[in-house]
Amino acid sequence: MGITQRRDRDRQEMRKLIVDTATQILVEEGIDQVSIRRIADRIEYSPGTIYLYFEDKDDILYEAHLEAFSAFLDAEMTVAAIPDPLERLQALGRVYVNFALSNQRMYDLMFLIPVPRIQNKEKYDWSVSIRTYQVLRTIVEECIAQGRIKPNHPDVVSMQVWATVHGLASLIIRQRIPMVDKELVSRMVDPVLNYAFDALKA
Amino acid sequence: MGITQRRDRDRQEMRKLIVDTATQILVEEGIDQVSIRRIADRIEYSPGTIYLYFEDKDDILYEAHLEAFSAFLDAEMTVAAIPDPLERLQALGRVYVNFALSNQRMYDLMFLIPVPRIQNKEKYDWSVSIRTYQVLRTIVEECIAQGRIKPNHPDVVSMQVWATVHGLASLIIRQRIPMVDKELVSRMVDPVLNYAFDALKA
Amino acid sequence: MGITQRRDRDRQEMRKLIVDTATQILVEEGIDQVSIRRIADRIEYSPGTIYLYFEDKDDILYEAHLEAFSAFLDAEMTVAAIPDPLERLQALGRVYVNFALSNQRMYDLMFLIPVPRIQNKEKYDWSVSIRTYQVLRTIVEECIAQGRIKPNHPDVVSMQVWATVHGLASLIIRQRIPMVDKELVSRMVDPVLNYAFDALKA
Amino acid sequence: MGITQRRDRDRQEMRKLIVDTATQILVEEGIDQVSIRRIADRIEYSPGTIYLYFEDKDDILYEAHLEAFSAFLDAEMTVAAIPDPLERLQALGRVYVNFALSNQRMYDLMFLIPVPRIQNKEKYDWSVSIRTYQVLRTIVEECIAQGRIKPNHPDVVSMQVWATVHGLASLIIRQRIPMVDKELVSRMVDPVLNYAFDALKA
DNA sequence: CATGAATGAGAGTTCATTCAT
DNA sequence: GATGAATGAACTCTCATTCAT
Repeated sequence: MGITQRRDRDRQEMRKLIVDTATQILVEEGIDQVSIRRIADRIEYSPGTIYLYFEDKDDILYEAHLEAFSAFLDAEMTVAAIPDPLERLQALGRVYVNFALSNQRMYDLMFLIPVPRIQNKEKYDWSVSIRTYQVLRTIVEECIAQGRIKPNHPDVVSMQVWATVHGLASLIIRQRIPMVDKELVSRMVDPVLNYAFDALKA
Repeated sequence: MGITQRRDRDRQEMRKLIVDTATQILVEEGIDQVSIRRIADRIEYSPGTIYLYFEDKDDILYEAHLEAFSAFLDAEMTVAAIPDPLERLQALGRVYVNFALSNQRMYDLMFLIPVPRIQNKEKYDWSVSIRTYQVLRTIVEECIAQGRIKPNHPDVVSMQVWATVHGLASLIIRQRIPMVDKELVSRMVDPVLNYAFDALKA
Repeated sequence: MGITQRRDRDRQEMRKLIVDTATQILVEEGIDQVSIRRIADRIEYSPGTIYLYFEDKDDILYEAHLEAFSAFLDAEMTVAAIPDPLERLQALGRVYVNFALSNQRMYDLMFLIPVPRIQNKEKYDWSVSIRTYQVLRTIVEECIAQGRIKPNHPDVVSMQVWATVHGLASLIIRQRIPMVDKELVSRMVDPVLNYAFDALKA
Repeated sequence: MGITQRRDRDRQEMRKLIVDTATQILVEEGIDQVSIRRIADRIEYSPGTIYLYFEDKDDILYEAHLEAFSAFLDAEMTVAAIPDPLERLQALGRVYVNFALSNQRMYDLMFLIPVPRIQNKEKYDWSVSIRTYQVLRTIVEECIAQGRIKPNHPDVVSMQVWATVHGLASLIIRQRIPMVDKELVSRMVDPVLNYAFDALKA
């Protein structure tokens, strides 16, 4: 391995350390608590050092949000083995909501706050996001192909499914459902998903 | 009109001025730009004056968020005249998404950021929120009663509908849909809503 | 009673209300919490009204501090009945320390913070302060006259006694005694006083 | 000298500069005038810089109060050479009062205001305070051992002495002695101390 | 590569006091 | 006599970012 390569590897490791630390703080204390200084403190480097690896704070959050998507992709994969596409679709829905509710601050970063770095269109990389979406879309296509759900353009169906699960999860996370009893809310999740998926059946 | 009444009215007007200004800044520049000082600057009062009318910043945002709900309630009412409950339900869905997309930063305040003042449970008033939800729920009940949609507990159905429209709107507002072409995204709204509501039909 | 007199009486009542309220806040929450606004809030008048009765905040604290002295004078009087002057002197010392420790925030106002209004020499009235001191001095004189304590100029002796009790009380109130165990400190009070008074005996 | 050491030294110098400046303002204008901004202004740094060296304002005052104790300890040491313990004790008393009256605002910080940082018990360091007290206590012990003063528990005697000198000094500093003539007050100091120490003699 | 000192701008909040009504 | 709206000047503290070393 040449010098350049080692440098590259070291650089990547440091970037990862920074991003992971940011994610850690995020998960433990919420996104408001993520600051350059706190990251620097935790990894025992100086704030200035951070800027040798990232252009700005937004960049770090961007990377963290990519990582989160990656973890989410793993979660999505757990349904791959289910043979029946409709069952797989339903399972994906449950996995989605479950991931969101179990990792609320991560989901916050992924879907609830304004996308980091979205302004710089030339720098924003949609590919992870697309891949995530493709998992859903592929299953939907299969369902349609096998006539298991009401037919339509696969993007339309995928969007509908996605909207439902994201909507459900985000209303819960952001505490917008006007039901005093918190437990009642969480007991609604399954029935709502069931109803939603039943409705899709051909 | 007595002195007390005039004072009361003046006070209410000032409160409204503050809240409206906060909303204005919010709409024009996003919620991050709303600060006590900027509000004070705009209305040409000193920062201290704000505190004569509101306990703290959170209180202002809370009020602004109530106002937004009120405007939203008005929007909801526009469907009241539609005789057929299923058509009314679909119309409500469209009104919902339309309101969200036309007033994105307002919707941000209403549904996407953490609720202002939610920590102070004793001070948070769910009533407006509940009323908004009731509009939906009532229509849903009627649809079920007339056998127009697949039957289930009205809260389950309402949540499903709400989740769908909120999910759709919020994914768009937060620019999470991985389709480069923005126009394409907005052209998806109607098909997705149509598909979603068709699926509900009994 | 003529109009002028009633006005005067009303005025005095209002002044008393203000001062008493200030004292109340002081005793309950410490001197830092005494603010014009909080006084006004408690008595349900507007801040402006306070200024009809007092020139400024300092004036209120000044009055409150006079009142405190008056209460203290009452406490001093409880020893008047003791026939033996030396015993009376010792009793006065105990009453002093006891008053200070039982009314710490009041004592704060009376002796630990800079005197309110002391800058305006022409307005500061020493008379209450002098009267308080005279109680001590008179007893001291009697002790000297009867040859019960080591003789000296009565002001010298009085100052020595006063310094001791004030010093003891204020070191305790301000938590300057470097003994970890708080209880130990309070158990020192009596022995120290005993030792001090024993030393004075002729 | 290595880099780390120089950095450490620089850091200490800056801390000292801040503390000294705080003390300066304190001495010149009183403790109320000490604010982060004023310190920053004087040393021509931005307010934020202060926070690179101290956690908060309380920390600065705490440090300043330690420094004051240190200076006071030096003053105490000037009596060490006096061979006779009783004379040494009397000299210490005079040094104490003299220090207090010559450095009134410093003494304010050391003994008259609420102790900085006392709430954070785990962070408050009593050691300087204890050392100061030990100087007194050691002399007292010697006096007792040699039968020069009336015997008692050394802490009781030390507290009595301390209370007397602190009481005297603080009544003068806080202008509580109701004698119009200021000079008269200062002419009382020596007689009172003499009387107090004479009384202690065995 | 890394430092860490420093900045400048800004945040929310509190206060004693004034004054037109 | 009383109001209470308003001020202006403070306050402590936090942050992302820069840059000479």
